[in-house]
Amino acid sequence: MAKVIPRYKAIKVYLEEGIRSRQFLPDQQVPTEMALAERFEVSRMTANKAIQELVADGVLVRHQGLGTFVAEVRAQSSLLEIRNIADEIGDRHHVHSSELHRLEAVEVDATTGFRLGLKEGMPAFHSLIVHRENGVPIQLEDRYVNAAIAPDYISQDFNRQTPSQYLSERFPLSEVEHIVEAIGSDSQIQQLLEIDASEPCLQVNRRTWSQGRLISCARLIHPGSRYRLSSRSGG
Amino acid sequence: MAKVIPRYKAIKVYLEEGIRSRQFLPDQQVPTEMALAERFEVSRMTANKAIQELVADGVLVRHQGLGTFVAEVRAQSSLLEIRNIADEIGDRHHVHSSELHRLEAVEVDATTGFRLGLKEGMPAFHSLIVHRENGVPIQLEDRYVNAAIAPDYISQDFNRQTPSQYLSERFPLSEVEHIVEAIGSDSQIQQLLEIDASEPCLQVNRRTWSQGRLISCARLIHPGSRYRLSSRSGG
DNA sequence: TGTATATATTTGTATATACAATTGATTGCC
DNA sequence: GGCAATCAATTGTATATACAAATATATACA
Repeated sequence: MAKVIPRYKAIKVYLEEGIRSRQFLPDQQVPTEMALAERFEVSRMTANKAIQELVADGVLVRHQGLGTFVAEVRAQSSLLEIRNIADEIGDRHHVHSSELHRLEAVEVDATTGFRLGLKEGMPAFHSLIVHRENGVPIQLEDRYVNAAIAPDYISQDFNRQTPSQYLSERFPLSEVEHIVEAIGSDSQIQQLLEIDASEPCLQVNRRTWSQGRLISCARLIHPGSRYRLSSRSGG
Repeated sequence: MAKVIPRYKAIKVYLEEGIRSRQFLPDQQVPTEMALAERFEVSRMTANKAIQELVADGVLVRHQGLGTFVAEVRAQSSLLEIRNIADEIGDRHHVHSSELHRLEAVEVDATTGFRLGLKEGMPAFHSLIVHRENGVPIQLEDRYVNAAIAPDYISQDFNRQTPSQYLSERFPLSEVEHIVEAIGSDSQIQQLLEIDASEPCLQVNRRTWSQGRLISCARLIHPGSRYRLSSRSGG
């Protein structure tokens, strides 16, 4: 049952192993396409394919006329994925529920307007929703939406579908900004999330764009004791 | 000076535009390699190259025998990069400084041992460093290192080089785990970071592996008012 | 009816080739 | 020495071709 692996993959493995084992060091040149082609007895295009895939992965960098080099190490960095809360809870096979506390048309103040890319006094929609995981409050979603772009937002039933789901269906996501910080809480947050004043909160500020237009900005506030962002990214 | 763009790139743009403008919807099939080759009057391999790059970017998915399809939208998710603090400060053209408060050999307790993958009582090194940006405390680095793997750790001069830099040079990073949460602070944290008791903190738990071995685990604690994680990922 | 079998379509892999573009090194000239 | 032209090495782009592998559909058969 030994499956034959494609020849270009053998070359990929060779290069990856060489990098992993520090035989090829960062910024150092790896064998040229021709050298690999000869060593593995393949055509230059096959060696090219192996290299191109590693370039796409950010493992190698190439300079025309110079050669192919091991990409610099990205120090000790990794990527944290921030996800939709309902999907996240669903993936844990837990029960997601939500309460709509507010859904209203407003005129934005200077601060919110700035965040939404609107002038003060322009119309927006505001929603305030508490998301629960197995009945426990886990996220307070405080969202503003550009009313000119999403006029139907105010007439949605957000007990059926989360704002996040509604927006991503209608406005294909082209760009997202996230800012994560630790904050304290005011009495409204404490009441809605059922926490006491001493509990720090994790706040994710999320702004979403679709086709170049700023659609929405949301403050997603989580009780520090009940929510963490985690990631494990292997190499 | 109008630069000629490669033909395969024209095909990429065509497909990307079609997806952006919702002419090609998620899960829907896009033209086959042959169809694209005929429409753009190029060889099949050139169309293939355009498609392969979009597959590498996660924009398209392919199934042999079936066709090429627009990848599902990745809901409202994005990736946050967590970086080395010294590099981060350097990139902002600010001044990084650090104070070593502790560097000692210890026998791990049950909790730390569990996190480091060691049995209780086994040897580890412990370091405690405050990192400052332009003189202001911005990170408390509380790190444990597997002594069996990095026996030289204890004899390093961490005023010259951060533990992060030392470790990443000697142990090429193969895997990183991050857990981000909001926490309160105890009196030691308050004193070292020069904050008061009411200030919430952002804690990043980082564990690093090299060639399958767990090298180190660190608690990186930041004052909530002085530090945030941010990302803006375009599509 | 249900089950093999063949067939058409499409992507996957691989080759051999050609010429362009970029870069660094060398050479020749003043 | 300084400068321009040339050259060699290497990657970038593109073609035409071939056969393999996977999939869905159509066909033949029991």
